[in-house]
Amino acid sequence: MTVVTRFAPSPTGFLHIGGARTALFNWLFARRHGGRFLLRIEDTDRARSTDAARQAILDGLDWLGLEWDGAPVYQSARAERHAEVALALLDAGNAYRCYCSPEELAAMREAARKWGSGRLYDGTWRDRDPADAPEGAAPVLRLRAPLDGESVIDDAVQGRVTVHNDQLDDMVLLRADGTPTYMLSVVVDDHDMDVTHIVRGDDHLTNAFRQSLIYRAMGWAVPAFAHIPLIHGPDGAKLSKRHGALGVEAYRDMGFPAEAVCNYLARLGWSHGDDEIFSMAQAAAWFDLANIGKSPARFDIARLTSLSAHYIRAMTDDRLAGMVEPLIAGRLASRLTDTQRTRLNAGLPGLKERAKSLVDLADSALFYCRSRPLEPDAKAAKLLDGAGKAKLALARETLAEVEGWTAESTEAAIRATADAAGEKLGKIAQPLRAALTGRTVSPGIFEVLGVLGKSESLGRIDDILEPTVV
RNA sequence: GACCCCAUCGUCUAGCCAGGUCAGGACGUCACCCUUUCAAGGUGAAGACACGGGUUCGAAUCCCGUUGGGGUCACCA
Repeated sequence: MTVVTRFAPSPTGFLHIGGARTALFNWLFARRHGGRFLLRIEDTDRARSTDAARQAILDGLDWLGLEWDGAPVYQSARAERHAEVALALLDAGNAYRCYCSPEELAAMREAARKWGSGRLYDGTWRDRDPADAPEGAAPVLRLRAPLDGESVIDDAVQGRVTVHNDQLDDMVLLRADGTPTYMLSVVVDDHDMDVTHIVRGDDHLTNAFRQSLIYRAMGWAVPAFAHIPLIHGPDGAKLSKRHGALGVEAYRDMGFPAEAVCNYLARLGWSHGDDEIFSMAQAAAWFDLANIGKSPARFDIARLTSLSAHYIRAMTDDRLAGMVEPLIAGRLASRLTDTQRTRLNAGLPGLKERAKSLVDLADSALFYCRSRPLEPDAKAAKLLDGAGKAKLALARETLAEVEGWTAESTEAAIRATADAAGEKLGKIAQPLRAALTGRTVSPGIFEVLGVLGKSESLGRIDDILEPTVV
């Protein structure tokens, strides 16, 4: 049997982080078993579905690298098939028409709550003669659910969960206007798409019981369920769209590499022993439903950040350059010149060691691309007081003499000068850093010297020593 | 309210199913080392089995209860 999983978002908003993890788990499970991972857009709620949201979801999956197999299935296009199944259920006596008005239904719910009953619909029309139907009332179609006994689901994550059938009422299959309800659509689509494993948030756990009733009424094989715990916010409350959950694109915009987000998400609720950092290819080789935890996890941005820093450090300079260049161009409000690009590429090794995110990296790389004269920030300016300038002048004298300008040669020269002057290296290095970068924090100063080159370096120093009044 | 689920360091978790570990790791925090700044790296520290009963020679592991948290209760998905 080929494993088939699916991710079935409704396009009513961006792909939020919880949905992304659900998609990831489905993807991982399918890959692990050499199966298929399908995408179904549940757009039957025409009023709330938007094309922008649909696109955001596709883009989000794409960014994360979660490729789905085949074309996405649009649930709205399958309404006829859903109705066909509902009618088959009716013919077989497993469904019936219900003519209750919304008012009657509301009254039933109120009564059920009052009595603490789980059965919200009392079955008024279950065995009533349709001839009794009120004039002109359009009926809904309801499933004839079992009255007693219990339903059991052997969930791959939650274990065996049992619910008494008296908790499950006769759910609506077809609305009065003939359109299918979600409960029916999901079952029909999952069946028709040959889905073997349904991996989704555990907010669907109770739905699974209702859905299993439909499968059984149709005589279809019930797929395996795996209801994964939801992700909570840092405060322990449910992380939802209205509760501070962000779309994956928000994390992309914060400068987190996709592989960091995937790694983080994979590790949230799932584990493979003590392994913390691994590629999705590795995860796909390891992935197992049994190792998904049953308790909800909190979203921890510090941990994501740490993974982000790791992946940025590990990235090749070429790839990294391609990712930060647009960010730097945005800050400069212009495309990079060849010189700027050359400096950026040469400076990347030292830069990426220190960056927490791509945004961070772009900010810290900016000084390589700025044109003279630089404007030192407040802390840097402080280092460039009278004493600082004296040290800077000393450094300039030394550097002007350096032949064969490299990080190594400039370091040797400055160290020798510092020794000769009886100064600690830091006393000279900090003003130098302030002059060359406009900051107090940067990659190693000799590396900066090497990347900038002799004339740019001396020029930046001169800008401080002999400011030209414009 | 009814039904269902969950419970190990601040956070993510290993260990639980097949009782015996100084309850392990990672992130974060703190200290020290390295050091031209900041990171990275290295070393070390603090830090948890929610509570109460059982069962057992022995319980984080099995059972019951309590408390706490979460989810679901539509002609939404």
